[in-house]
Amino acid sequence: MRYGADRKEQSRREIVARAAERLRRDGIAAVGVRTLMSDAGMTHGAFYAHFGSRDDLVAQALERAIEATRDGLLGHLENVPAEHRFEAVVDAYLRPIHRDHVAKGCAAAALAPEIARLDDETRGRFWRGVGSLADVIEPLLPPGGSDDERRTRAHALFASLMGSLQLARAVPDAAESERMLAGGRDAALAIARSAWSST
Amino acid sequence: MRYGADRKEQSRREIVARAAERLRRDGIAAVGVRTLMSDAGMTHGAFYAHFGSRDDLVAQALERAIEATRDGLLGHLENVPAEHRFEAVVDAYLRPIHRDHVAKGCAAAALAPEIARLDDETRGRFWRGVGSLADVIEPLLPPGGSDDERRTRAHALFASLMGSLQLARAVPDAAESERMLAGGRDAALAIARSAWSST
DNA sequence: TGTACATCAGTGAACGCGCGTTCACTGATGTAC
DNA sequence: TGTACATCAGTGAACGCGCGTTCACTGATGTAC
Repeated sequence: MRYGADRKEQSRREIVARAAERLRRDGIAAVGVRTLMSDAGMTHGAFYAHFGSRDDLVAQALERAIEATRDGLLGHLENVPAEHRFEAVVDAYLRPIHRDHVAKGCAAAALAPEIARLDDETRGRFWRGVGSLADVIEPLLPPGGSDDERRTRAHALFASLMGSLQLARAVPDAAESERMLAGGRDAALAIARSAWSST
Repeated sequence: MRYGADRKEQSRREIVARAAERLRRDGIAAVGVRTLMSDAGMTHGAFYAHFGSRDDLVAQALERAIEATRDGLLGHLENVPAEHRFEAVVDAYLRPIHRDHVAKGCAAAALAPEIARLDDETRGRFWRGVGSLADVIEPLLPPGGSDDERRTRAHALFASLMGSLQLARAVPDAAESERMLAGGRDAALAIARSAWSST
C-alpha cells in the first residue's frame, strides 16, 4: 500500500454519510451523482472507484440513514428513567426540531414512498432498519400481549409516528403543523395504551 | 370557435387525470413531461398550450389525485349502515388492493414526503385535500370531544393509516405486509376509541 | 538523509441520452357563402 | 349541398443543460536503496 491503509475507505464512508443526508433532504430521484460527490468534497469521476452504480450508493446511504435514526432515538433514551421512556421516544420523534431537519431525521419519514418503489433487496434492507426502530419501541410498551402482538403494535406505532411527522412537514401553516405533532403524540399514546387482545 | 367548444379542455382534463396516476406510481421527481403527455396520448409539444410549466401540471394533478382519493373513500361508505362506517373506512384504506394499486390510491400515502418539499402554495392545496379526507373520518369518530379535538384526532388517525399503508408497501415480504395492514387497523381503532380529554 | 520510483485515489473531458421549454409548422375542424 | 377559407390543437425538430457512466491522466503519497 502506497497510501494510508484506510484512506479510500474513509472517503467512501464520507460519501455515504453525506449522501444519507442529501437523499433525505432532496429525495432519492432528485439527486445526481455530481451533487452526491461534491457534498463529500470530491468530483464525480471518483464515484465508480467506490460504488458499482448510483443505486449501489443509494442502498448503502439508506442503510446508513436508518442506523443513524435508530442511534439518535437510543441517544434520547439515555438517562431517562424507565417509566418515562415511552413518552420520551414519542416526544423525541415528534419534536419540532426533528420536523424541521429532514436531512438528519428519520429516513422512513423522509423517504418511505420512494423506498417502496425500489427493488426487493433494498426494500429488505430498509425493512430490517424499520425493524430495528420497532425494537427500540417494543420494550417500552405496557406489559402484556404475545411477542407477535407486541412486535406488530410497535410497527403500527412507528407507522403512526412516521405519518404524523410527514403531515406536519407537509402543512404550510405553522400552527396547524404544531397541532399535527400534538395529535400524533396523543394517537401514539392511545395505540400504546389500548388493551392487548391476548394475555 | 372552429373546434368543438371544449375539445381543448377535455384534453387538459385527460392530461391531468393521467398525470395524477403517473405521479403516484413513479413519484413526482421521477417523471418527465414527455411521459406525462404520452400517457394522455399526445406528444410533448402540446404541453405548454395547456400548462405554464411542469410544476403547474404537478400542482393540478396532485389536487385531482386527492379529490379522487376522497371520492373513493366516500364511495366505500355508500350503503354502509352508520354504525359500521368507521370500520368500513379503515378497512377500505388498508385493504390489500389499495396497497397494491398506488397509481389509483391515496395521494398522500404515495407522495407525502415529496409534497413536503414543494412550494407553500402547492402544499397549501395539498393540505386542504388532506383536510377533506379528515372531514370524511371526523363524523365517524365516537361522540364527544371539542370540534378542535375531533378535527385533530381525525388528522392523526389519517396520518396513522397513511403511515401503515406506506410501510405495508415498503416491506418485500407478503406476510409481513399483511401483518402491517392488520396492525394499522388495530392502531386506527385504538386512536378512535381512546377517551376524549374534553367533554 | 536524499533521490528515483511505483502506486493509486481523485480529476475532468467526453460518451450518448433525456430533461424542460420553445417554436415554425401541419392538418382536422367548423364557418361562410 | 359544395367549396374556399380561417382557426388552432397538436406535432416534432431544436435549444442548452444535466444526467449516469467511462477512461486517460495527474500528482500526492509511501517505498526502496
